Amino acid sequence: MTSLARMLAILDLFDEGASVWTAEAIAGRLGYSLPTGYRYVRELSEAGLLRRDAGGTYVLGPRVIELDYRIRVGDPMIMAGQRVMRALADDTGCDVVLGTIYGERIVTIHQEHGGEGIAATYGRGRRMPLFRGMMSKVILAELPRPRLRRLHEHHREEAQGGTLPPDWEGLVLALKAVRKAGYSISQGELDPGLVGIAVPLVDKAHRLIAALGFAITGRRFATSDNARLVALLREAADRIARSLPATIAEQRPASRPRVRRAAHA
Amino acid sequence: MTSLARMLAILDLFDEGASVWTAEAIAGRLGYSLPTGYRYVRELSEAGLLRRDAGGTYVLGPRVIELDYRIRVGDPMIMAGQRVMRALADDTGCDVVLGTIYGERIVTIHQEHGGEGIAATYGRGRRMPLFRGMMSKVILAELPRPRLRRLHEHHREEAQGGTLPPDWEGLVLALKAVRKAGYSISQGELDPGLVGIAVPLVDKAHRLIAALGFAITGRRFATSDNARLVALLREAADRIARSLPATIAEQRPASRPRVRRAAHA
DNA sequence: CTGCTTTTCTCGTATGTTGATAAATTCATT
DNA sequence: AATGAATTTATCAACATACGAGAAAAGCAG
Repeated sequence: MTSLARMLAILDLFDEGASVWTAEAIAGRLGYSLPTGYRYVRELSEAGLLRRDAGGTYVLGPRVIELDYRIRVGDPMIMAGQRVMRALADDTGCDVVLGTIYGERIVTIHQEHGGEGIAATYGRGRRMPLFRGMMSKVILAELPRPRLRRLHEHHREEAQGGTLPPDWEGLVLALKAVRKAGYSISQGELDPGLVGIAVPLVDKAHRLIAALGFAITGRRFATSDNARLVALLREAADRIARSLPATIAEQRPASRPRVRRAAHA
Repeated sequence: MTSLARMLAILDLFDEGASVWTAEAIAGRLGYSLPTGYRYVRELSEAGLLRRDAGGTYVLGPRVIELDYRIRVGDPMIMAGQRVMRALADDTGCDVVLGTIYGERIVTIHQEHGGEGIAATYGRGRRMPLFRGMMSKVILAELPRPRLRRLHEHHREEAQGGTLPPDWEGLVLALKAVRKAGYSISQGELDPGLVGIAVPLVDKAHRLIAALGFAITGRRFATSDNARLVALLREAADRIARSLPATIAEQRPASRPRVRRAAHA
């Protein structure tokens, strides 16, 4: 493990539960010496990722908020998705959510409200349980086998509490079905009374990029045309995928003519 | 400069303009060797702070969105401010914003909409110009002299374009006045047609923590009772300051009895 | 499959990171 | 304001490990 990773591991501490830490507690928890703990915390604070709060405590820093803003206005995927998702929300009145997997976490990265005042528990930035909910199912279903395997091994306990079969064989079977169907409907798995419908969002090489989904009330779902909703999602997912910049050619800083390596130390 | 700081410097590249970078461009731009560039990018990607996009490009990662969520629901300052700010927005119909300074940046960290449909350019996460706008003025006015000095030196150019005197003596004088007044009103400095009113938010030791402000339309401002608005802000700022956890006693991970140093490697 | 680009590896060296201890802040309280 | 207790940084030698050059590997488009 590199010093870089050790430092970044500090951010993990803020993920669950505690949102306030002392440098001492951080060092103790992660097994770093006190000076090292302070060193890391200082570096992160200087980068704005942590903020020193009252009484020698540290909290996540304003830089995170700033970077989040940069994502909202600059991320290619969100930029491509926003318009389509907005239209979809307007047309249907449903909440539309976009989620993705990174590492071993599934997170909602964008959400457009449909105006029916759905108070979904799982809004933007919220981590989703791996084995329940429409998005997780549809994402897991598209994962390459080895990756799914690792995920399952690392999160055995969580798999127990999910709505998918907790054992490996059963899981694979269930996900195969989801993959075949091309969508997933989950009723009340995350919020009681809410129904989620999701489809995978894949690139032209059929690699999973994200999951796109509806959240609607159970009441409405009872009289809704599922096939139609799924079709709408598929269409929207397609549209988003197509409008994703294939390979951003523009980007290489215009000034620099493709240096082979750094010109200076 | 430590390797930690060098790695974190990569995040700066995403701050302005470009939101998509190749590893090669990053290495070139920051003067790192190619392997080092890739190493850093990999570490950041593994932490989720970057995400590998199509075509070997990298963008800010979903972890940022997740951390931002953690701030929204867990940051003591925002938690303390939210309720008060919401009430203030409801009572007045004005937009209410909370901003802070970190390093040499002033950023809006929370915003409550007043329902008058103000489309403020400077919402949550947006970096504000250092020398214009209500929040910047009120924040700079409370800064310790040496820190202000450094800020001014490092941002000479920006000071030119501000609405404060660009020269040091003039700046100090103007800010002294702001400090004495205890509030700042800026008309159309950020958004034409919008007026901002801000007061400093200080802790019991009178150290600056943040700035709390209103954004209202010029039309409304023309017939508004400024003294009253300022008083409302002051009261709210006080209430927020008082409800800030002085020293979070609860936090130290209950399990660990105040270790002197790490028990293991 | 075949070139191409992107990314990781290998490895010796030098640099930078580490932890114990001490010094210096900062902070709360009298 | 001053004291004492906290938090935070500095010192410094030993050691680990981050570094760069080049090569190899892995992805990727045609």
